[in-house]
Amino acid sequence: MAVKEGLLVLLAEQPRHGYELKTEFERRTGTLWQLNTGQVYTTLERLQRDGLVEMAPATEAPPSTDERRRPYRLTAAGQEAAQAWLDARAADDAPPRDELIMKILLAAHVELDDALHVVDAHRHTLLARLQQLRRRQRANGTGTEGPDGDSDGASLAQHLCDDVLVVRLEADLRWLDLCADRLQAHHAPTKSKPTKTRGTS
Amino acid sequence: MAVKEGLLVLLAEQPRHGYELKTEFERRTGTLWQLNTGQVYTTLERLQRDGLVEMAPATEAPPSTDERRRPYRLTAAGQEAAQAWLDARAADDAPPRDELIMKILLAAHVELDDALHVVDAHRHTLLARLQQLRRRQRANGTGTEGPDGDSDGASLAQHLCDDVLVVRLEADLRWLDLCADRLQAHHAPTKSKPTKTRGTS
DNA sequence: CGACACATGTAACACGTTACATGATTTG
DNA sequence: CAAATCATGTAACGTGTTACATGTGTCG
Repeated sequence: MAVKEGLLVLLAEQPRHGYELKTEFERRTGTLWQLNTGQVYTTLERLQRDGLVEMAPATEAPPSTDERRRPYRLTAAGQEAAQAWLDARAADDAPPRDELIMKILLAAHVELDDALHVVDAHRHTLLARLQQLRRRQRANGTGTEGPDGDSDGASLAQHLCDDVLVVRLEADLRWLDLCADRLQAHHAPTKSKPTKTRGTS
Repeated sequence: MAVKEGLLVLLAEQPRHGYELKTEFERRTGTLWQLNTGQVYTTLERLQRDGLVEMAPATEAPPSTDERRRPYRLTAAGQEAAQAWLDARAADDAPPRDELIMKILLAAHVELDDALHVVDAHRHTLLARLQQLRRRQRANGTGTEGPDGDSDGASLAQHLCDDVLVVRLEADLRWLDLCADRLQAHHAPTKSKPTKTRGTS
């Protein structure tokens, strides 16, 4: 649901052809979104159908333009749409529907012990993933680039991606703890203090 | 991508008919996922096609069964699938592709000031949403249920949903701060001190 | 009776995924 | 030359969204 908008934003910077859009898209999203080549072109077709992009006229591409490269560019409507999307932080409503959330919410109503087990299993998995991520982060280095010239934007993107993965993982771990608490409180509403994981039901 | 699995889990607890599945699904996901009625039936058809669910024979529904209610139940394969999904925390790989993440990542490569502006705008929006959520949370009360008998499971689900929204929002806010730091560091790699908001990295 | 909740569907669409087909250009 | 990369597409599929059609039971 963001490929369309992503292409718009990339085209807002400069005209690009399909393949270039794909590589640039992936460069910016780190390893977050492996884009299938075909989808780029189908999406471009839809955008063209909707009047948001158009093919740049051949006259504007002066030297050594490969026949096969077909650069697209935004129309006026497309520029508006791209900017509007970036600015539309207000209506950013789409609630999160990750697998993790769904699993926990659905499992929350079975037997207490089973529910706690699911929660705990996920906690372990997330913890492992977090540690692995942190290792990779340290390995890649947080500082401003090595001698590698190409890393200009790519590693910035990679850093940002790693960052968001880490903070999200930490948040999910905190949530799982909250879940365990709520589940126990819910199954022992009047009781005083269970010494440990009480099987109250 | 989780409706299918959700229905499986609900049916694993007991046979249910379509409408009941919808209401129960929504009850458990708080207000997170407003399920369209039609989708329940189309999804059930697909599950039936794949041999995961079947219609419970009329013989098993003894008293006062409405003609119009058609209860579904899991097949053996369905039970396996439901359990497998709950247990499959390991392969839970799907990387997050929220609008927020995509916007920031794509905007990170434009002019520094523009990028920082996008980040900051989102921070304000998220902050407002967080405060609003916290207010609602306090209004609803964190304790174990009022005298309302029905709130048994519904409010547990609501609490869990609110929790996840809060921790996610907090995480995203932290990420936005990190983004601002990284952007400034990236645009002033060798410079000493840009007067404000130092990225400690 | 009229409104509303209950209950089951159909049709059309948008989007993302996967797999496949096809060529040109570059490079070892 | 052979292989890899660059570049553009088509076809089929799964899934989620929206809107609409249809009918029954219940309750004021």
